[in-house]
Amino acid sequence: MTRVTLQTIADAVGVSRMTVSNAFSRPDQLSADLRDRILETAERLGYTGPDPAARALAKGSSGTIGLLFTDHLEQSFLDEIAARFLSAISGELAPSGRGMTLLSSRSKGDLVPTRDIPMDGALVYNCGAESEAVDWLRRRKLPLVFVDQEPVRGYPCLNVDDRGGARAAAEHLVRLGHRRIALVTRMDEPRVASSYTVTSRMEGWRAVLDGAGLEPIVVNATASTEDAGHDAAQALLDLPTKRRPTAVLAYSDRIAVGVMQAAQDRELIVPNDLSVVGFDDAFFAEHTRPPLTTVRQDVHRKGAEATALLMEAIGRPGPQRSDHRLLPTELVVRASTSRPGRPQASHR
Amino acid sequence: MTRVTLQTIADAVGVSRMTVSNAFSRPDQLSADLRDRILETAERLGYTGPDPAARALAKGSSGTIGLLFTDHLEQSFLDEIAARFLSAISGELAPSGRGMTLLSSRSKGDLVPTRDIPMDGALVYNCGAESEAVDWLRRRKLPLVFVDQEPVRGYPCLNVDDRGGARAAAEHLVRLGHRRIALVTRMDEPRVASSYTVTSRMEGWRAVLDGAGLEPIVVNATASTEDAGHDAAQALLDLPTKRRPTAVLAYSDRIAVGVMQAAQDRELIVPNDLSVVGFDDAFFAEHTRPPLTTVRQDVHRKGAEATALLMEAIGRPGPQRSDHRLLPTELVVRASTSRPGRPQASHR
DNA sequence: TTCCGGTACTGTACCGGTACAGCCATTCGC
DNA sequence: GCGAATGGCTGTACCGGTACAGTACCGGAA
Repeated sequence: MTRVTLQTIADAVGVSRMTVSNAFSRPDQLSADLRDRILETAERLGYTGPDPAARALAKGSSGTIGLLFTDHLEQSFLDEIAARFLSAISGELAPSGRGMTLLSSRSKGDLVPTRDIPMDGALVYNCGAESEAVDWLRRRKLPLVFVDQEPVRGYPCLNVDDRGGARAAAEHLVRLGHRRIALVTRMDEPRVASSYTVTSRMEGWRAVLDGAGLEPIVVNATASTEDAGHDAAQALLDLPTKRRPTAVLAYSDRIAVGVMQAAQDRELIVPNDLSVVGFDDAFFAEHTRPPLTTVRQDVHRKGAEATALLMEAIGRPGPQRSDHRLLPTELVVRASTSRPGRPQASHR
Repeated sequence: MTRVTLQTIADAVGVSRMTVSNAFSRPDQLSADLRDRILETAERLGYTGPDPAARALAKGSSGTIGLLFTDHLEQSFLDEIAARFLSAISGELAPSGRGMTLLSSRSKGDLVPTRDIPMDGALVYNCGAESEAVDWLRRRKLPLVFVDQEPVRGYPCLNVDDRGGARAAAEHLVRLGHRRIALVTRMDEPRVASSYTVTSRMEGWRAVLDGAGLEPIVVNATASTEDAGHDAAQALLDLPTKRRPTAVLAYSDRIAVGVMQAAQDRELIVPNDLSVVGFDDAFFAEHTRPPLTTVRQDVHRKGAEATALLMEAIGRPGPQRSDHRLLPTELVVRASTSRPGRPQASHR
């Protein structure tokens, strides 16, 4: 039993293959009567409709967009911010019926996702611009949109104003009167070049602190997790009281939570003994104890706009238009920051 | 400027198109010397390698697997259990270099993902077996694996022993001496048929309670969230003390947390005034106050095994082998359950 | 010398569709 | 009543690869 194709149906109905194709893909090209007969025959013969792979080749479009996340993709699902980004993309994409194909950048076999998987374009999120995976995408001349990473000439790029948000966070602390401020940044390994996001936030913080003539204490968290934040905080809390920072700017909310816990483990009161600022405004940030002061980014909008940019790039022929967009951030002041020093009453 | 294809390279080097194809896909079929020349020429002419779409058609394989989640896909990313499942899949898939294409079941346009997107097989998670989307996949005769839903004859299916876990949870409460037990189930809308998971858990609970001659109070949460759990608990907590349940079996950990909060809002002590059992053993379950007694499922294993089953089905020709696997669940007793009634000392 | 096996490459026939130009018969405008 | 527009269907030429069955040549064993 050979496979059922357009031709099978065409023969059965006694029309040309092209007419059957039209019955499925361009109903207006034939009479309703004939179309019904064709569809009915197709149904009877167990034909599912045009083969997607063949159609992709002939039309030059596969109906999917690729998503490249450098960070072990595996982890992205477990990271609230990445997950919200994915969620927004899927929401934006759903109406169009396109699929989203997640690409892993490290492939052990001979299949290289970014080179070998059919797609109409791709979103590159938080990857090194020079990674091999990205390079394949570029060489394929696919429409691309870069998100949360070093902008790439010739492509639409979408960034969050991490720098501005970090500045606002730092200014908030300085204005409260803090002088010994610590920065908890985030690097997997000391040697590796930091991600654009990490660098941007760092730059924002430093710009303000430098301006105020303050030299921050910098420590590193090896991951964006509570545990890593907790660990990183030890070095700060071990300092003699006089040199111990009175405030901490953390790369992420999860790290910030870890820092708060570390302080609380030592019977320190947040914010009086230690003010803590996070980043991202994760869902849990308003439910921590105390509720976390943080920098909000609109992750949903980031996903939706990135997707829209990509869809537009896919729709438009010719060279990509390379506009760089910057989404705003906003400082959200909650209860994890205050002026330094214990007030009269202390209530945990 | 026309596109660079295999033929372009073939002409430039002066060999047949087939030889160029082999240079890329089957290095052992030609001399190393010629291969180098071909690759070099390809590089020079800006040829990226075989076109994925064309290759997919010719080889009958696109290098991706589909993932169908009925629940608004958009939400799945934000649900820890679904996200962990996705994470496990991506981890299992990464070495092979395959992509995972997320399909949304509701498509407004003329593109129907499950019908029109190329893929080599699909994982169907928590969908109604009779949904239209699933139907397309079946008609395409794709290798499929069904996870966390009503097993489908003729396909490999993977389920978690929700029923057994629910039984264990209920037994735990009965053994502690609870007699007035409430069930918090989960349905979006009253009319809609419940998901298989919802039904299974419910059946497990009831089996035990029926056996013990207990008639549970049943309430519904409209989502698997803290807020929905909080809301659902009101009906229970509004009951006069003598009829108020002393224990609650919740569909999920998030719902359980909402229930605990509702109780605590009323100055009730968990577990003494109200014992609460969740389901899934989400990461946060051990950090709630009090730490949550729950039923653990191995989400990572679920994802890994489902993926392995699918890969195997894709590799094997012929009819699918339809084995149904059941992954174990395990009751994890923490501090949110105790015998009913206040003990001597009460410490929140 | 003949035969055999292996290596290196080629030619043809697909894979299963879609685009587009063309053909024929109506129908419409004037 | 005639040219032009329209509707409905067909034929051919791709889309860009891969599979498989050759062919040609070469070295070594019988």
